[in-house]
Amino acid sequence: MIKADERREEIAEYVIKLGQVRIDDLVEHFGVSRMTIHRHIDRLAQQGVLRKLHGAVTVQPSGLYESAFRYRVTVNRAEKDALARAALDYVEAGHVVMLDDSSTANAVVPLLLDLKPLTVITNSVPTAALLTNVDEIDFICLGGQYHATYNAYIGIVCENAVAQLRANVLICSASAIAGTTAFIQDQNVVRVKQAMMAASARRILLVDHAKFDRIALHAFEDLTSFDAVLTTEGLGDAQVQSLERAGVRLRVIKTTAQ
Amino acid sequence: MIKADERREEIAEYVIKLGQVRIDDLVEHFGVSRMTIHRHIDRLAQQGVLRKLHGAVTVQPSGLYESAFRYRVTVNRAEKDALARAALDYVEAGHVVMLDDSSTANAVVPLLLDLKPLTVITNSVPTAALLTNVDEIDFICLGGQYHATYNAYIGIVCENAVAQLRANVLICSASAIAGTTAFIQDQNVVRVKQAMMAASARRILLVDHAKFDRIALHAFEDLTSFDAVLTTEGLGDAQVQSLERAGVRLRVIKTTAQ
DNA sequence: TCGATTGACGTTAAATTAACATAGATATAT
DNA sequence: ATATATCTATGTTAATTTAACGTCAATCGA
Repeated sequence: MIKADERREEIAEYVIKLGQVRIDDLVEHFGVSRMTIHRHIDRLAQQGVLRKLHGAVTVQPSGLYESAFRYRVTVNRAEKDALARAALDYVEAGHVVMLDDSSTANAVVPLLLDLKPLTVITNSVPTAALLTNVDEIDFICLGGQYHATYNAYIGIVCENAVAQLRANVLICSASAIAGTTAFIQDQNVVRVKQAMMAASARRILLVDHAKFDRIALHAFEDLTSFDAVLTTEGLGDAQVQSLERAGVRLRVIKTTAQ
Repeated sequence: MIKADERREEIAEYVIKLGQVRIDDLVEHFGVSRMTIHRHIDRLAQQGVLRKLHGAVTVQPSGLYESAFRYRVTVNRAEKDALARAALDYVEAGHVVMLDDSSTANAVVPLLLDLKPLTVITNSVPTAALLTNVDEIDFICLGGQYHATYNAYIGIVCENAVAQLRANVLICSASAIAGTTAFIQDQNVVRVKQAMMAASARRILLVDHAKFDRIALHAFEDLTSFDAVLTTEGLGDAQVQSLERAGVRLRVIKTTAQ
């Protein structure tokens, strides 16, 4: 059986090559059921690679190459939890902790309860919701323009708010890693994260291994700017050594350890 | 023929009342075609009122209309509705509206739906929760230190965020009124509200009549600073005349039963 | 007043989805 | 090592949803 990921790659390339394809053509071309084609293109559409049209699919209107590279894999929960647990090594009771709008950073919040008292700063709405009823955690929300896509507050109001504050440690994530550069989809989010970097004494980046060797639209930071880059198992030895030679403080976290 | 808007209202109330309804039930209940029901609920779903489920619709969890409905069945409904509705006289489509952390200002939110598109700015957590699911309302949250007492963000971060923005109209409330002065309990809240005053072209104060002739710890503003002070019936004629002589633009809103 | 435009609605065929069932792969326990 | 459980991809089918088109009435502008 052909691996599903490969099938999705093939479908993506096929659609990107032709620009627009009818779903029946995909069914015939790949010799699988219509339902399976739907499931594949649904996922590709959710990843922003393709767009469904009712009977057909097209590439996203923002250019062929970009759409091809916007391919993102979904991260699983166990990996995120392992990363979050490892991130606690950089937090101490009494610290000021800054969290970005990533689901990875959000996973850290429940674990922070063991380190109270703390001050926590975030621009993430779900993270804020977790913090509004906790004793002994001083919570500062970063305001700004609400974006439903990220469920977070961003924009210049947010950047300026960050600039007024100083944190002991920043825990954040990125959309993609290529070489020694971390990437993010949205330039306004990049600005907020860069402001967070500038406002934090230590910076911890959490990225699962599937995000390596991919790019997003906007460069965010060089990996050497982080005091630690935590990732999950899955990188080749050569790549790990290459990153370490480049000065990246990389830590590979075992998912099974719990 | 029943007007389409009224039909949508009826559908919304029907679904809100029952929590979840099958589409076939709606078809039977309203005696129109399935396609028409779809078109109605599609629009309601786009407005963030309902959620489609494949064969059924539910109310949006924590949605705006749900609260609007709950709002209607409260005891003080008529009074509060009258105040909030009167406040709408100062808002136009396209305006930037600033709302403080008062429950009175929160009550205005459901009514703002008729004036979309709008930009709304607030530091109130419950108000923010109402605004995160609404299309065509550009929502800016004022961040700051979270205070459980007020369920809002305040402090210097909030004040500075306000100072970066400009609104067409501020709708706010106060804890108490004595003479021609509005009072608030907490000095940090006073600072935020004063910043809001400075950032808004027009200022509307909503205070029900029971707040008159009382004081709180900190003076907030003189009533003459507001472009309108809206209150409910209950002040003596002498008091109304005295306030007007002092230059207060007072409007006593009649609570019309409906 | 007339024609054009708009919005609401119905009908129908086609497309999509949810739900269930199956098989292979992978992990886990005994 | 074997059996059991879990997960993922897939197919099948029925129900649901959508797009497209046509009709009708209300509104608008010349």
